[in-house]
Amino acid sequence: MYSKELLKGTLSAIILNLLAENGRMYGYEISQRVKELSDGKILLKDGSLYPALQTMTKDGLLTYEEEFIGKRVRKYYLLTTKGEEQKVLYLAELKDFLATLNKLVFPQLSLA
Amino acid sequence: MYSKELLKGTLSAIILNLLAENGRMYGYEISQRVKELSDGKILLKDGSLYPALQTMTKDGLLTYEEEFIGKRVRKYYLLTTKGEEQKVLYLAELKDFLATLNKLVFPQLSLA
DNA sequence: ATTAATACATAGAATTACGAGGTATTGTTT
DNA sequence: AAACAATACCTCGTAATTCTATGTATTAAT
Repeated sequence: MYSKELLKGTLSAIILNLLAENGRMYGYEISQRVKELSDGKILLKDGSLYPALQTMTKDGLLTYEEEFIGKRVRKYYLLTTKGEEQKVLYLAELKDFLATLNKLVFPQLSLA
Repeated sequence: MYSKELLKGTLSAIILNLLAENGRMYGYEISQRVKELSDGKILLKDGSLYPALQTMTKDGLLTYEEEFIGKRVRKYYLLTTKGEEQKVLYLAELKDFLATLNKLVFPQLSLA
């Protein structure tokens, strides 16, 4: 598990990207998928994920559809048009930032 | 300039790495070097840099030597032994994190 | 002489993930 | 049947960290 500060500014990008690739997902599914894809190195906590989903929904980046699984209500989140646009911007910025950081801190690794 | 949250958790690593490569540097020099190496994309603000240098000094990662340039006092910072050890740890963690993030968000780019 | 650049510093604001706590259902094990 | 683990959602206050704004002072350039 990484120092939590490292994750700052990347959580939204991760969520936007996952939803863009998978169509729609519910909170718990997102956290499990991140855990799986990161080999257990990024563990999104409830206290981070659900507030983030709500904030992004409030900002118009996401919507959700409620479905009943047995007696349980499950919220499937999906990107809005605005969310798709933001995703492109966020990922571009993140990509550029990672490249810059690589250059700054690991110059010997930079592969063109 | 990136969304400021992205930098979180990376500032110490950047400072440790610069000092490791350049021996000793003073605050303003560090900010200029980061600006230069990042093509103006990462602009460390006074309000970020000086407190960070002080905190790292308090934590025993850095020491400094004061020199008089004319009437001005200039503080040259350098790594302590502990700072060098931390640098190795930080950079390893950062490198791993960047690799994980790349895999998560830019799977199509992952090169091995 | 005025301005820009150099060089340091601090206090409070803003952001954002986390910890701790809570509720409830479903599946598994003893 | 009971107990536990896993699933699934939520909220509130805290912690950590960078930034904004502000300040001081010297030196170089026009």
